[in-house]
Amino acid sequence: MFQGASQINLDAKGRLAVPTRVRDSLTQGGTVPVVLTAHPDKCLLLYPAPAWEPVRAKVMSFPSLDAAFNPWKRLLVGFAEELALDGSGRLLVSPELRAFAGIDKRVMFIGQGSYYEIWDLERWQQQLDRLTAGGSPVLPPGMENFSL
Amino acid sequence: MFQGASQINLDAKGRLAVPTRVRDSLTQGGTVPVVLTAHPDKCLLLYPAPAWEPVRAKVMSFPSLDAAFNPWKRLLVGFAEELALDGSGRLLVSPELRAFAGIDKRVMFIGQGSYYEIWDLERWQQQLDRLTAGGSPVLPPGMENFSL
DNA sequence: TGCGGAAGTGGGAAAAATTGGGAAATCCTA
DNA sequence: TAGGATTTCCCAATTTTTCCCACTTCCGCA
Repeated sequence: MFQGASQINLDAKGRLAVPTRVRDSLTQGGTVPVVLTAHPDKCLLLYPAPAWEPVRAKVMSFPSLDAAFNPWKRLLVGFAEELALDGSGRLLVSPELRAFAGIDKRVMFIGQGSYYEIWDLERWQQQLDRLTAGGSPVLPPGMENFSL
Repeated sequence: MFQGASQINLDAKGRLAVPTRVRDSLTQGGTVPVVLTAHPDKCLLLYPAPAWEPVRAKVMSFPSLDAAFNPWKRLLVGFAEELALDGSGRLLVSPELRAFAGIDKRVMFIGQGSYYEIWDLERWQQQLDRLTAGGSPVLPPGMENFSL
């Protein structure tokens, strides 16, 4: 169960130094590869490879001649790449994924249960502002009765 | 199982340098030819030849007196060409397929499970914007309860 | 407060991959 | 049949990628 936020940096070669605590929780000691893919909100998703499999299988099972599903497949499967961390625990993020998420240097790492989200820092703050600005945020249907 | 996105270029002779990782996954070490054909979304599809066969057979089995099938047949079978990669792992894309997909120079390679999609870069980004623009993307029926 | 260890950061060298060009072979036309 | 043009194949240089090593910084502990 992943949670917590960390602000980290990409180096000049596009390498992302995954914080040690996150690293251990993701790879179970370096034995498991990870999968990085794209999310419609313009952030990246990071899964342990075994946890990604069922998601991919589900996406691939959508009927491929139904045009409404294709964009989702193209996003989720089309951007997915299986990666291994280098000797220093860094993740080499491809130029395509960096461009998609608008990531250049400063990045936010957000635990989200079964995966981590990776945001460009600026975009992350904008997204936060949208929720925290305005007196009371709009609750989506089904959340009206939710209490903290 | 193909996945991942790569941005590559056509050279002046219309040759497409297939990225090494993609190449290996497609041709299993250069022994297998590939099939390139057209998709209604104005992109190209790239199959390992053995994987294309059952698809072609299925398309050809559509009743030819049903007018609704004919456009599909014309597109999928009519544009299909079996190709081999040259010594440097490049694919010579015919002028017809290039014209169909609006490909001139910059191209996106998208893994989609059993095949790759090849997009003109601009068209790819437009298609992507349609999903990522606007606050929340519309979920097609059957996908409402999908969670990542 | 100093020491030891671990983690993060940067750089460099070797290997691999992409790109471009050129020569040979083939096809088409006159 | 000869010339020209096009295609195909192959080679080589540059660029990119990958892997590894070393330095610095931060933190914990004594």
